[in-house]
Amino acid sequence: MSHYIDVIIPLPLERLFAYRVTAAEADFLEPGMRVAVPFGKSKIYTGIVHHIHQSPPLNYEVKDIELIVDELPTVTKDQLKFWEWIASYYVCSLGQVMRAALPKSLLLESETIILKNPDTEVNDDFLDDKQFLIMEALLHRPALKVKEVMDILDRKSVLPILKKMLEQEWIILQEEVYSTYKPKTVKYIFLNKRYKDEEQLKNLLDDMTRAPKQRDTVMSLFMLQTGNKLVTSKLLQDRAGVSRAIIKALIDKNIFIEEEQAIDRVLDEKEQGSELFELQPAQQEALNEIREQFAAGKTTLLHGVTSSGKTEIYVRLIQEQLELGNQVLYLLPEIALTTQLISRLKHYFKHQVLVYHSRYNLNERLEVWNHVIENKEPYVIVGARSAILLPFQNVKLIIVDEEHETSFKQFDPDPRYHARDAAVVLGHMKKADVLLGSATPSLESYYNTTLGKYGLVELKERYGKVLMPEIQIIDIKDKHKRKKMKGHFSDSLIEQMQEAFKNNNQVILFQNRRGYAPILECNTCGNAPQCPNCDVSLTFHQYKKQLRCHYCGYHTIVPPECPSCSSTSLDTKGFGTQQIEEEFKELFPDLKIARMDLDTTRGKNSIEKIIEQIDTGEVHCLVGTQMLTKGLDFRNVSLVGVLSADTMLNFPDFRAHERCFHLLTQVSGRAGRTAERGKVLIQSYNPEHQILQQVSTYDYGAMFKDQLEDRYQFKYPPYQRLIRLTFKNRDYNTTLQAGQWFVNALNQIEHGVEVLGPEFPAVTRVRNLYQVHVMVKMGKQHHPNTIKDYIRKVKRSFESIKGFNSVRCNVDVDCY
DNA sequence: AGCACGCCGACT
DNA sequence: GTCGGCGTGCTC
Repeated sequence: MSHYIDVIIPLPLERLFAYRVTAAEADFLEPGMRVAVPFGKSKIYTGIVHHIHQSPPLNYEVKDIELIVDELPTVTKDQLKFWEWIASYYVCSLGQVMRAALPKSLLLESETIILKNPDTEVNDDFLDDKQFLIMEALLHRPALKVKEVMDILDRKSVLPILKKMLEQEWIILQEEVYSTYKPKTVKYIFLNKRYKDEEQLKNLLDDMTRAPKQRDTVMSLFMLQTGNKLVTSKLLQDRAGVSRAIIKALIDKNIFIEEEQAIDRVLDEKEQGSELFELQPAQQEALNEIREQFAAGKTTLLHGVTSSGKTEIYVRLIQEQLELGNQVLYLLPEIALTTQLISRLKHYFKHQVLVYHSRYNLNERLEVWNHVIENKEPYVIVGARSAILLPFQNVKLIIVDEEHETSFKQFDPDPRYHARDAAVVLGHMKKADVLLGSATPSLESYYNTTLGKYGLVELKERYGKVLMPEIQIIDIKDKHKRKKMKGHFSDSLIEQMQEAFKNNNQVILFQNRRGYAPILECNTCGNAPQCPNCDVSLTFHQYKKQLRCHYCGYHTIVPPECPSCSSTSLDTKGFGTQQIEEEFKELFPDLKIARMDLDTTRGKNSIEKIIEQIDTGEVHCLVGTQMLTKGLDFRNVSLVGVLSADTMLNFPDFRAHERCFHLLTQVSGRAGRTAERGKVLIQSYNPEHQILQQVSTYDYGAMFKDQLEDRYQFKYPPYQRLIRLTFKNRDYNTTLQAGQWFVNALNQIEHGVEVLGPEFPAVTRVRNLYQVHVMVKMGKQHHPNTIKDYIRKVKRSFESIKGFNSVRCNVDVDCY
């Protein structure tokens, strides 16, 4: 009886792939273990064992596996079930889920390397020029990668040449499978054991009078090592004020011993957690209600106004679970994962906090993965979207904070999953309580509470009963008429800012950059420089005097004259955070302003630096984009100014109004978080707009009701499900035809399901690819699985049409 | 997604 | 003739 395994390959392929294994291997293997398997002509991939069976495949030759990578499964059985749910719900392959879930360092991939054949004496006379160059390179180096051969020969097709050389047996090829994981090590310095003896040490120090620095260094180490503390070379250098050379000399003299030890980057401190703060009555009540909802088995939405102390409630719930020995997952949007929050959690839970984060490097991610699966201690895993894909063991609580944030939805590579929705499903699978938290819940979640599907707990007052900031809407149409604007600042805003600064308070200015970054425009012909790869105008960046494309990263210097009419009169239109920064400097030349947007927060610790500048009062004003809205906690900010609410309102998207409400409410929440009541000024050309009115009166209920009516009217979520298909191709017509073909094919879908399009999105061309959208809308009476299966089927036939071979088709379920 | 294979036009 | 372009089909 032969044994086989079906394997998940990390590629966008629908099917599993079967391999032959020996009886012993079949006995050893378990689902979730990694195996290295040959795939295609020459590649080796890491696959995950899906299941083990005995039915021989019928229509093809089965290959043997290359090797078993794991001793124990890397992926749990529950995870495999969860992967299957994601793949099926979001219409993608298991392989793509695998790609998204596994830290890169667990995915071994092979690379062809070229070695000199040791058994052959090569006579140079038989070699042509190219072959000679390769052989010569192999004299200097043990092995070459294919890419390196390309560089040496300065040409792309090298494989035919290598093939010939292989036939001549001059070289051999090898598939090298490499693992990128290396434990990080630290060098510790010890005093040679023989100086443990006091007499010996005294003699040593006496002998060293002619090397005072070395003597000091020995003394320093002696001091540092009290209590068997480990001392790194770096620490010793700092403490003794000496260079590495001194330490090196002492090591050479065998007075110091240097030892390398692997350190765990994730867990360092192992102290006891601190006492928790006492909850305020309102918080305590909310906590009790949450417990009741959980007891009834319900996913629960915690709707707590900004600064109401939701985190403290989370901390209580987390602590409970950790004490029971369970795991907790705490999901946050990427930008809210600040040092501020993490250190707060570490303050309570110390080493039991694991952070999973795209800004963490590969090895740190791997370590978190291993800690979670080994489950030696109860952990709270704090992470962004992809943390939902970790190998949880006994996770019993999942918190999704800022659940309204759209960044929980993965967008570009498949799987296009929504971490909040996936969390609810995972909660069901794992029998874990799920808590969604927000000051401005998404319509979807709030709607679910009205249906009784989710429990609802509300927290209506701020921590310490601080009043909600007073929100005032400023009519800038009127201000313009009365000439009361200085640049983008109204007189009211300037007055309030002066007031705030006079009282030693700080100010936050909010400018949503979206569609508002300045562009360069010719005053003569109105032409604005366009990106050569995308259908968008280039935006002007003061800093570096560049024109940049926000879609593909293309950049160029500012042209001295208009490229279309050669006029030299070029002007910037629109405004972004940079321009606000400039105008501020003119209005308040004595004060310091900091800017927080994608451009200033690229570096690893740049956000932290900006936060610190605010905390220390070094900076008086902070201007920024949406980034500002996420969980930043500044004590001293009394005023928030929104320079223009209009672009947000006018955004052509069915969620625009909802998002505008979220954004304005959240940014308002940054004002007056301590005793004094904060103030918010929102400038707009449409001061009467209902959303602005609802923001200014904190009327979530009215917003919810209005928006829900619109959604019903126009057949949008939460009443209808949306699936968006995107087609991309280099050719305009092919793209459009592909979309049309798909719409026609989908027309035989169930009665009552709408298929809309093909339609060009606002930006038609990105990175030289045209794109069209096709939207599928279905009511709650339709079974989504049937519809998705149908879409899958149509997609398969679409992909086998020759003319559309180069058209990429993406499916986005519950698109945003 | 890769990647080989194959057919075709453009050059040393 | 050879190189490199791209269209096509396959991966257990």
